[in-house]
Amino acid sequence: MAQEMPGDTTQPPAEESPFGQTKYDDLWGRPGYLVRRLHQIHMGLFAEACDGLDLTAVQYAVLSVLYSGEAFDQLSLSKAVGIDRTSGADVIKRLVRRGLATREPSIEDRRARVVRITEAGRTFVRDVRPQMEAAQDKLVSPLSEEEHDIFMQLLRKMIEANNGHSRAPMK
Amino acid sequence: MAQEMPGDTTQPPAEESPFGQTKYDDLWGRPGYLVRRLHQIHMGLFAEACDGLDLTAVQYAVLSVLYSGEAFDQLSLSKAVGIDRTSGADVIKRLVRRGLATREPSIEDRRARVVRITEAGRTFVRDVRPQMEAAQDKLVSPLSEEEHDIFMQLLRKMIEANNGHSRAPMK
DNA sequence: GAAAAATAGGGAGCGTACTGCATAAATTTT
DNA sequence: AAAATTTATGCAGTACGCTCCCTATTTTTC
Repeated sequence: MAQEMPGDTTQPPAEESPFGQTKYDDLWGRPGYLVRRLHQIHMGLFAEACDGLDLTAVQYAVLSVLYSGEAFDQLSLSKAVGIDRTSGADVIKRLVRRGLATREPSIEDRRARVVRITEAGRTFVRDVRPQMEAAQDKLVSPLSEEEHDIFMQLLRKMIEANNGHSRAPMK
Repeated sequence: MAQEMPGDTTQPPAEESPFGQTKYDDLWGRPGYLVRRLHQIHMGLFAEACDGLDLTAVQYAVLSVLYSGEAFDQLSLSKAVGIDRTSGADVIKRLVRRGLATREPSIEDRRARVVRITEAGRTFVRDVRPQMEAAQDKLVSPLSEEEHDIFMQLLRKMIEANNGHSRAPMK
């Protein structure tokens, strides 16, 4: 539970830095590092909110995409959620195991497996939605409404511009 | 790509959202979701920049903390980098295996293992630093300098406020 | 000083995110 | 129509982030 604050002995004084310059010397000055930390925090918040439900944010995202009832092959589903195809297959496997989704061979394309949400899955999504929202709310709770909007805007700007550099680009 | 399955008439087209409201309906409206995507993108950018070096952002973060030469026990080191103790032990194990760090039993506390960077590790940090910076730069390249500052400020605000939630709490 | 609590670490195991290689089925080219 | 290419998936393996359970040491408390 113990957490570290910025200046917390983690970083050496300036002269110890690899090049003696200022940019990105401190972990807390590295955007990628802070994004990783915030991602971990969100996962923690989500797990906390869904205490005992044994559900992850990614699993909920997959179920969210499936919620409409539309059928997806595994690759399209993974892309829609923005995860790697192999990760997606794993997530789907777990959802199927819990009876929240089905995965059956496609009739039109014999390579593909068709994934659909079950009624139990739809019910589950509805039941858990408040917890998902609580985790989101808590994550951004330190921000004003205006800051929240700016934050989302900046996130989207970075994601859209760099979309191709992730193994799992969206759409 | 998403297949239109013929017998797919089980779900009503309109009002597919669990509660029919607007907040967080779309994946792109969920901050936690976007943060996960951006995290993935940064990992991809980092791997791209460090092509062939077989180095991850987390490994570089650990080496960054060790760079000053200060000795850390595994738990302190993990906390300084903001990762779980078991994850930290794994990362350290890999760094030791590559000769970038050492891990020896502590003399003062026989429970602890003392981790230090090696000279090879320090050299490696210096050599790879430009690639790390390139990944950071590319991640935030869509932002103006002002937006960059705002983004970092908002990230830090959220992280500091939610600091205790990065791991599931002990019950 | 002995018992109780806290701390550092190991090991097993799960979930996500990826790389590589392989295979089968579909599509495109020739 | 045959060959080449693309596509959808699977499996094995790596990395990280976590949980739970366990042992071995401090450190605290009585």
